[in-house]
Amino acid sequence: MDLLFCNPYSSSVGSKGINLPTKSGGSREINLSVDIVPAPEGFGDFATIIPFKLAKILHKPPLLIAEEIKNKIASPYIESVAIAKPGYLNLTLSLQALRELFKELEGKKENLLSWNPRSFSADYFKEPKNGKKVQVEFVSANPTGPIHVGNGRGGIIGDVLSNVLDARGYTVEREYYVNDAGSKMDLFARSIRYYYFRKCGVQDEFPEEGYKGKYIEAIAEKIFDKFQDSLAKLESPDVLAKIMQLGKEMMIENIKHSLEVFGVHFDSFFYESSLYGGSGAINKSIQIFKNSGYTYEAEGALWFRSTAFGDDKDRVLIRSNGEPTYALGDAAYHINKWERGFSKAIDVWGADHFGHVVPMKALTQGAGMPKDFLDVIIYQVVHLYENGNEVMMSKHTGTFVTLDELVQEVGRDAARFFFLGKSADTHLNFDMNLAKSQSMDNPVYYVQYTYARLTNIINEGLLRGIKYTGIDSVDLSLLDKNEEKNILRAILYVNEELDSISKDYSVHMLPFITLELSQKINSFYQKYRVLMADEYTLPRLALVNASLTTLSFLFDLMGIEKIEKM
RNA sequence: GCGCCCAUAGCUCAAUUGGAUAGAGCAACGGUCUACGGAACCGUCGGUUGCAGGUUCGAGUCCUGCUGGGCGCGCCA
Repeated sequence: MDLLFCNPYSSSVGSKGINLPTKSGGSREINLSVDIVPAPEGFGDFATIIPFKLAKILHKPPLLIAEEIKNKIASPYIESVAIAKPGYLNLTLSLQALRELFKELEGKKENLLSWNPRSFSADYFKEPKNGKKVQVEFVSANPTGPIHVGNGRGGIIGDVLSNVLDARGYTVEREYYVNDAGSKMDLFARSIRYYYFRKCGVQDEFPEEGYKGKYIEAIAEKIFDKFQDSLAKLESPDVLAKIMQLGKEMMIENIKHSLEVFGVHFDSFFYESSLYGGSGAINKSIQIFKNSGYTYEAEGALWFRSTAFGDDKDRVLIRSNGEPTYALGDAAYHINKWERGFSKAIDVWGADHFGHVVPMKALTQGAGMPKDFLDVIIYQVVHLYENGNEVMMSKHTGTFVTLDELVQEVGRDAARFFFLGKSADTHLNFDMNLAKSQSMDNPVYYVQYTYARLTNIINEGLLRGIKYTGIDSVDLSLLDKNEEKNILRAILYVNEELDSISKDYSVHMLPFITLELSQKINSFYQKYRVLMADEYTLPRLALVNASLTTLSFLFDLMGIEKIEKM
């Protein structure tokens, strides 16, 4: 049992099998998660509700179990254990525990010899590579137009989740699936062709449901500038193919640029079109599904029996006209992911793709992948408001706000922080006026300001020639103020939060814990001085370094800029 | 019609997956600087967690039924 608390910092404390005495006198192994949460003010550093969980299994009152556990806890890292009604266990960490925290944050000793105070290492928050390959696929907007704010939300979720998984030891690949095949691309090309032909003086019919945005005209003009009317002379199918190719290239270039400006990076772009033709991926998938026994032919089409996996209807793989469906293409794509050796694929989709989740999960299972191979994060719609009215967004009507426009108006950091701070499954109301106002109320300025303050202490300390030679020579018992302990608790809690994010993908918690840490730092800052050249100087410098390292790490995860002078 | 998501302080959002007195920011009101950055800090005000039942030591969280908003329900992507 004492093993349980032997390293309160290690994320592995999250769940362990433990031996419990039973009424009959024997013992049995029970595996349950040990939730360690920050205790409320005045209840120690951490709390656990494990007595309640055990009470159900052992049929004994929680208070009694808490007592038994308390007597068995013997760890140099635990200063004291208190029991609170009706059965909480409240743990207070020892100075030795704090010392080890600082030691881990200091990292390599030689870093400190030259007294570069920012040599504290964020490695404390990172886990060694666990050998698992995970793929996160996000944005994946059709290259039929610039990406809009909704894509931006998906972008930030995928980007930051990838960062967190990477820090937790996974090998992460960030991928953009380019839907450059199918009827939408055709529609896109015909919309451009209409404007191109018009430039050439050729009468064409605007396609029904075609794309009407100004960017379509702009693409047509660029094509005209480059080729004059030479394309109008080609045979019709060739013209369309050429226009589609040119339009696609321009659009992808545009999208890549927007994402770069937004600070969202990808390791690879996977083209849907590569599944067709030479690669044979489509044919191979058809064979896999046929061999699986989950297909049948009806009404001239090939069907997949997705109802066998909880879908409410079966899905067509090959249309009666012989063309593969989008679902088949996406299935082939996920088979490709599986073959690339990922242990998990995480897809980040907008709510408009919600209907595709169950069929897609069915398809992966039908193709022989484990049920938990694919996780889909659905994020809800982003609504933009300007002057109290909702800004309607539609690629087809061309009335939409692009991500570029938003970033230009409110800044990259603010846009990222705003998108990130709300859980994926609730709607996001984005007030353009508020965001545009560059108001100082914006929480992103608050956390950046906190960061700047801390670096200023370090710099000032350097100017004053204050020497810090490592935690071993520091009396940590002097960090006894509530404000200081609150900071330490917030730092310690980061790892627990990262674990929970890597399990349930709740990236929206990052801005919250960053804000919380910042508030605690500012409370401390306001009340106590660091550079007074007294016995508190070194312990507090250690605390400042630890705080700065933690903030810096969180900023990196969220892709927020670290500013030393604002 | 069916399926899923959402509803929490005046506003924007949390609540560590069933745990302690439901918390932050903004707004409002009142305080705090001879100091390492006042873009700060401290305090006050603010709640029948949409409504009605149920489950248990314990419910914002789970189950049932409502109300309101959103998304989805193609041989579109």
